[in-house]
Amino acid sequence: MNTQAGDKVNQILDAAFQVFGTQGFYETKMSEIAEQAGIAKGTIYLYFSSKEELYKAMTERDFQRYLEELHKVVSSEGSFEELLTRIGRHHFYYYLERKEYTRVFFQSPNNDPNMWKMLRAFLQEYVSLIEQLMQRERLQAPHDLALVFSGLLDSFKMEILHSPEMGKEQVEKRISFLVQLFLKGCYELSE
Amino acid sequence: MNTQAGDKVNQILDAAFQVFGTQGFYETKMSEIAEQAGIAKGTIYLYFSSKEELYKAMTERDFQRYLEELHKVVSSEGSFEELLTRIGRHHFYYYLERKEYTRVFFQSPNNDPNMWKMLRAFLQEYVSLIEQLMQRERLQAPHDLALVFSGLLDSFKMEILHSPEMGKEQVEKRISFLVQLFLKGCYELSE
Amino acid sequence: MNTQAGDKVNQILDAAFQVFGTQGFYETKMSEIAEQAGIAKGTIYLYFSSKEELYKAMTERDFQRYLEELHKVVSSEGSFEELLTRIGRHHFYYYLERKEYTRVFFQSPNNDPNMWKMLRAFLQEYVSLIEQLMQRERLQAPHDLALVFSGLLDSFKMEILHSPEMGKEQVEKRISFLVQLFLKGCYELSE
Amino acid sequence: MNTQAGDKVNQILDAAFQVFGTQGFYETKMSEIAEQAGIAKGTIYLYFSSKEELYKAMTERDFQRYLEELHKVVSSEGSFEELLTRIGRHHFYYYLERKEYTRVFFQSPNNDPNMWKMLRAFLQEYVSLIEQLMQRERLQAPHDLALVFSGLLDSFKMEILHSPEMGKEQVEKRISFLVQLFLKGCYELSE
DNA sequence: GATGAATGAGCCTTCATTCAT
DNA sequence: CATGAATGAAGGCTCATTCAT
Repeated sequence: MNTQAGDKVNQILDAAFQVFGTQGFYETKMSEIAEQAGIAKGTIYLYFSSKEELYKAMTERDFQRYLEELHKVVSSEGSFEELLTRIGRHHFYYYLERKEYTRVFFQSPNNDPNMWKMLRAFLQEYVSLIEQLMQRERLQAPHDLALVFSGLLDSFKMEILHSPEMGKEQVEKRISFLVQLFLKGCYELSE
Repeated sequence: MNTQAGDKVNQILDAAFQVFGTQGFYETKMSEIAEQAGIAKGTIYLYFSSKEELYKAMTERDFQRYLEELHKVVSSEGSFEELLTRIGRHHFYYYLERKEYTRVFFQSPNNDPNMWKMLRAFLQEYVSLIEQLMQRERLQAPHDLALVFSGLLDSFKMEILHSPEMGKEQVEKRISFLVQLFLKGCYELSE
Repeated sequence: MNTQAGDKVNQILDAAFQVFGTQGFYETKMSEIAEQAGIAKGTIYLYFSSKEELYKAMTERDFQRYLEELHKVVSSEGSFEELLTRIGRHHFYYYLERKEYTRVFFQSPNNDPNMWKMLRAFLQEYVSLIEQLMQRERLQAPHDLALVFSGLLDSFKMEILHSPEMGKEQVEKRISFLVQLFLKGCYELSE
Repeated sequence: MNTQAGDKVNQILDAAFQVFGTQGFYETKMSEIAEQAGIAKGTIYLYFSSKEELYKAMTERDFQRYLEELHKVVSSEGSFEELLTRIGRHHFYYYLERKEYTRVFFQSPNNDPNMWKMLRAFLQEYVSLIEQLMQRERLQAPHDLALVFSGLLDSFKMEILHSPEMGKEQVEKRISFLVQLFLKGCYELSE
């Protein structure tokens, strides 16, 4: 793929991210994406064979970026607690950037098996990265802990639904809270 | 609403639960629900003004039941650990019963504000119930802990996606794991 | 199929015959057929699953009628020459009634195998009917003669293309001419 | 038109013949023709103003070649019977070479009047050539006989639809059969 | 109240044609 | 001359909703 074609592809994916992200798969019209991308409807089909395919590609790119950043975080220097905090920060800002998108995180086309395959692959890699961290800390049941920690992080989703506006300070407090809980359990928390 | 009308309403809601639950909002046709309910398409509109309305009513009833059961659990006798375990069990089996539904948990009609209002109300009440439990245990930051605990429970969703088949034994182990982590943090776990 | 449904089906088939007949399969829009039938676009799909299906059904009904009439003709009393004449008349008026339709006689959807199967079945039955006549006359190679005679009749198609307007008298002359040729060959014709 | 341009034109017409011939006018995409011709889509439009125009040009060239060969046949030495046989052979092999094309012989764009004008002109010339032959034999009603003979030849189309595979021997038998019938009528045939 | 035939707005996708390079 | 990326009009089909019976 040469530069121009790549540019167009990304231009479309950016538009798709915007529109799918705010409206969800089903409420999005291809014409809206085209308009957002500043191109004609038909042009999308030069690069993506269908609406489903476009959605999948868009999500895939997004997940890929998420994983790349997560990878950097996990590989960075720091204590266990610091790393957990960074992961939390990463996760939170990911949701925050996608505010509306968050709502429809799981609102993908139901019946596209490719979509599900891709989603599974993402989750696997995602959990695996966090698992590595647990292993380095020589914790027991690192896989389970990875799952649980990602569950904890996902509680952000609920919080964003509750109170969409959060200051930087508050965010840091939430993250610290989660990490402390994860490390010491509920009794040893001092807010 | 007389008894008969109530019956019909529930009959429709049952069908809606089945079909919406397995196919998601957008992939479900009103005719499928009618067929599942054993009535004619038009009849649905005697009781619900639109597809969105029906979805909302169906979800509302489902959430109501969830809350009722959760209420019983929270009000039941037992140690803090036991109660947390029961809540976990309740949550897990809720997801399990809805297996496919899990997939589309958030796949509600995007643009219906009533839907979002209702969802917010549910979450509020849901968290509030767990918060009470935390308060009774005289924990600090009970609201935050409630949020976090519900986040932990939601990690089941991810596990069901990973490995759809889980025996009773495994389930109990998972729940115990979550509760222990919540109580003592990651270092004091022994699997 | 009750009376009403049958009526609607025929109403649609009539409209389809008109529009497909004059415009051909590809140039016809479903909306035109709906308009011609005085119903809504969607209604057609209650009775026919697709444009191809409708075309096939329309053609099938038309062929069926053709065969029924041909059957009557072949079964009627009269000398061999008289019967051939009647068949010719039948064939000619069939084309004439379909003037425009004639143009597109073979303009069916190319890639629908059902369509081709149906067409083959029609041709087989059609030739078979004429073959019976040849057998009754104890002619040699009745099947081949049937094929050839139908080829002769089809030369009407070409004539209609040449001179679309033909009086009754002229028609009778053409038919007589064809039959005489078939009976005696080209040398014994006296126009 | 210089040699190179002529080459390109013929290159496109050859491709058009292939693709239109097997798929029919409506099912053919300009891009397929371009691909078959080994050129870019846009290039076609340097030589032909539209799909219809290209189809017409392709058909015209094809018909022209048909007429040229037919002319040679009609002008060749031989008895009347021999000439009829050669015409039959020519006609049959024309169809056979176009096997699939046969299917769509009349599947030209419906609403292009130029197309119809051209087709009429072809038929006229075609019949006229055969008519000359009839005149040379001093037959009565040479024009009508020409029409009828061409109708007879067209019965090949039906036979190819019935049994697509025909050996050389069978072909000769069919042709002989047709010619004999034309010469002597149905009673004097011996197969 | 119940029905289900009828409606028609709406959207994905195709593909002939154009035009900047 | 040649290219092929871009265009956008057009149409088949779906399905939530209505309403005469």
